[in-house]
Amino acid sequence: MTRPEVFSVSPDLPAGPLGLRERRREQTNVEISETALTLFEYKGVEGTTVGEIAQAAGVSQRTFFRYFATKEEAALRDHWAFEAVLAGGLDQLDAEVSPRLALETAFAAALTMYSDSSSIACRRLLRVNRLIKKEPALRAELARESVRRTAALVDVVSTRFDCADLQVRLAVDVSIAVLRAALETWVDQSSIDEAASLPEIYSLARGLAQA
Amino acid sequence: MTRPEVFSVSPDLPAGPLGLRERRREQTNVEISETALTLFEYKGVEGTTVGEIAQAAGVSQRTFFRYFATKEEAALRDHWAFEAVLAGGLDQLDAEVSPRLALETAFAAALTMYSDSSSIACRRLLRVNRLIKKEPALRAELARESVRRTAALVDVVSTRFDCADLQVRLAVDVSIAVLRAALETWVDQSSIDEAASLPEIYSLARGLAQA
DNA sequence: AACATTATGGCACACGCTGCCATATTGACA
DNA sequence: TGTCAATATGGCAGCGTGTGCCATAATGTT
Repeated sequence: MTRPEVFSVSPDLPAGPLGLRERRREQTNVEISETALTLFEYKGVEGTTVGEIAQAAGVSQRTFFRYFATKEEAALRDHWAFEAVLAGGLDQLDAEVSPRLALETAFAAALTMYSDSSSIACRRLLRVNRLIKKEPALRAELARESVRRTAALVDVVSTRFDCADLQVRLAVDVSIAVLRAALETWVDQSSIDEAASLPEIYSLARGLAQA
Repeated sequence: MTRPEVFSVSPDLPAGPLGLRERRREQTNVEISETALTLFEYKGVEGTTVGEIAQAAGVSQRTFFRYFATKEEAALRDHWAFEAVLAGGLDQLDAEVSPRLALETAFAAALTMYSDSSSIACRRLLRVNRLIKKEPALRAELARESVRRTAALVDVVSTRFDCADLQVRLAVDVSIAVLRAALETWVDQSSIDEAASLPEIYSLARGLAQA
């Protein structure tokens, strides 16, 4: 296990937002995730065992499960980051417009983080979503958590807008559907060397969904 | 031996649409499914082992897995029936209107099969979806198959409508989202003794989704 | 340097799921 | 009706996932 000592400047002070321990833990998390993603791309999710991932990442199988509850989750790391970015812009929902418009506007704003198609974030998101597209196991794992995520979204929107429960649910579900359609199209239209613009596709999708 | 084929073509066979064997097989399928559903309602999915379901249904564990690939699938039987009903009306999609309108109209037409809230079909659908709501494992299993289902829908719509790929995807994803929001609201609004009207809620949802 | 906290690894175990084989049941046909 | 082939079932061994428990090593604090 190689350790890039980028930030090993102040060993005596926990001045940073994260201690040495937590940084190291985060690093291990990334390494396992990267290893899992690569193996999944190469041999498929079903064809890859946790033991293989653990060994390739240089940890024991027992340790693997201390970082990720399932092998699928190990691959979804960057997708969760993506969803976290989207959820981050939810504090400033515009209460003057319809819930759906407010949600879509917030999503569009958050998506600017992914304007640069050649950025690391974009490339990783692309890899993960390519896998998600062809791996039912990953979709299943995604759906398992989506309950909580969607429920949280419904809660947030409910407290900010005075609408019927059905309308809130519709706004959330439809907004997510539009986003997912855009994401899938983005994956399809992106080749290895050239990625399309996710914000643009999303904008296009919003327009088409209106009609 | 063979997987439960819904449309089993039995060429030059006895008068009955199904042979004795297949009828018995179907019966066993129903019994296991009912047993699983009941146990899941009582002890939760995680808290129920396949061995328990099998024993309660009067078959061996090995036989259970000849009927259902996973224990979750055993509970989803009636939900698949519901989706089959929805898919049944897809042959007559109105090509004169937008894909989404055509899909929603077809769904609305198919939903008339579930107008009678006290029917067996409705009660079973209600039980299953109540479970789906609180069981991430069932949502995950649902999502695992939804890939295939959605892809098939996209295919059907694509061949009938001359639209951009993105628009087809949007029509499918949004239509399903509206349907699911209606389904969830239906579950929430239905008590044990009194069930709301699913077609009405869906109609309401379509209206709200327009705005 | 001594201590408390935390990370790691190994082991055993329950459970989900599959392949293989042996047996029993069923349907078809002479 | 009796025989034979097809199919359904059950038991068993085995692999993989995931968890609890405990011993040990690494780390941060005083």
